[in-house]
Amino acid sequence: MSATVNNGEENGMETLRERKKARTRDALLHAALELFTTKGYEQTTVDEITEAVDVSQRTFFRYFASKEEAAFFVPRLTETHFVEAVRARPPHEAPLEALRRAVLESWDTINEAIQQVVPLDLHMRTYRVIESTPALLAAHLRRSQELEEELARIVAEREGLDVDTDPRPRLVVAVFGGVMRVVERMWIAGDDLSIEAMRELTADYLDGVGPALAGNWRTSHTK
Amino acid sequence: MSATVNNGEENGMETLRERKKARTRDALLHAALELFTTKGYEQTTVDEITEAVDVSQRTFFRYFASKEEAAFFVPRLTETHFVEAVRARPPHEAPLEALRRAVLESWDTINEAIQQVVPLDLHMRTYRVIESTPALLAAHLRRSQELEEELARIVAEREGLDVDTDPRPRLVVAVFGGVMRVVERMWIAGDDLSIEAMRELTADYLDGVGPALAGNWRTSHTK
DNA sequence: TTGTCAACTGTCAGCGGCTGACATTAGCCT
DNA sequence: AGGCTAATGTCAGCCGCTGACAGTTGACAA
Repeated sequence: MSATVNNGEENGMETLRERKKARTRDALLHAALELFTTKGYEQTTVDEITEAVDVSQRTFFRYFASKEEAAFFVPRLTETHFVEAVRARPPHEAPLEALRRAVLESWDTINEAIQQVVPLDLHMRTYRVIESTPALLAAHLRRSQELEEELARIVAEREGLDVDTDPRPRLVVAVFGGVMRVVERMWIAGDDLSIEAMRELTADYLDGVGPALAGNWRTSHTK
Repeated sequence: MSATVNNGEENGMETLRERKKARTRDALLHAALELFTTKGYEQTTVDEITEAVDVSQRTFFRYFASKEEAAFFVPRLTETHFVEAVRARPPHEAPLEALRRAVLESWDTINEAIQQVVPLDLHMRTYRVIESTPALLAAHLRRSQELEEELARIVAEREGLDVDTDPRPRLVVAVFGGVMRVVERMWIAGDDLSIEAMRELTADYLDGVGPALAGNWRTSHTK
């Protein structure tokens, strides 16, 4: 009844225990990402991470189910934002358009959320590690597929369809996902890592799908 | 000079050593797949595989770089066939059409090739294991992406383009890959595992992409 | 304040995938 | 037959990860 309950997650300070917990988790996360980005993911042992934070190895695995999970901690945050953005789209928009607007608009919110956990710069470098480390890339792609399944269901519901009867929801989402992966790849490979660059690439490529599928490439040149 | 050289791979019998080698590799492969499909991939230890064949654990890792590689041995074979089929397409076909015809036509050859290594039934069951085992699914998706990169280069060359300047090769291939993954998923989930079912699904879905992207779903119903 | 309870952490032992180094066996070739 | 080399076995060890148990420390009530 009194105001001392507070076992939720709203207040910024909470109890000492929870603050401590958050601090070790942050320390572990930072140490992990820093090591991943400097000496490489595979080359970094969990022991090294825990030594840097001065906790036991066992503690690491109580905060992160695996070494992998540490690498994907931030990306996990962004997913939620994107999915929410899709859900928030007005129902009258066509599926592909809803997806398109959702990505384009959600990035600002996402970056904001990221910075509250990890310096943006560190996150970018981590992303590069993910794309260049086979094991992490694989995990990333699998997660993408899970996300696509979720999106397909959302789209199906928007249109009042059954995902398992009508293939169209899964198809749009698959195409969308495919394009976004190309965007990611090119964006990471390029040198302009700004949001604007990303946004431009996204718009360009999504617009480019139609023409690219048409096949009369010899007659129309995109750029 | 004499006819006894034969250190290549043409003749069916070759030397005793090589026959033995092939036999152990086959034995390991079969034992592995059989165990994967019966008790699950994660639940199968490499020791169990080697015990079934009565070789040392070390020997397994000399034939397969990892437990994973054993699971993907057959799929690797099929990839080559598909890529070759794409390469063999006449240059006048539009990219997407070339890809489409390549898949549709290559399956027969592929299945033939598979049966020379593993009973087709075992392969099918293995495929189900791959799709339902997170670690394997992840690896499968990563390999798919690598394949897409290769295909993009082939397409680019066909059209006389530079992959890193013009995004269209990567885009078509990404879309194609996305659709094929949906096909795989639905095919495996269904109960008709025949080639014909697969072929029909592929044709249907590839045709469905255009309409699905359009977005006026309420007015046109596919099935 | 103090004592009790629960949460957090450390320690230890062990499994499974995987590797390098070295010894042993067995097919090949003269 | 005997030397050479490829194939295999053996052994020790790293690393990711887990269960079990014990110790410590914050939370909360009496």
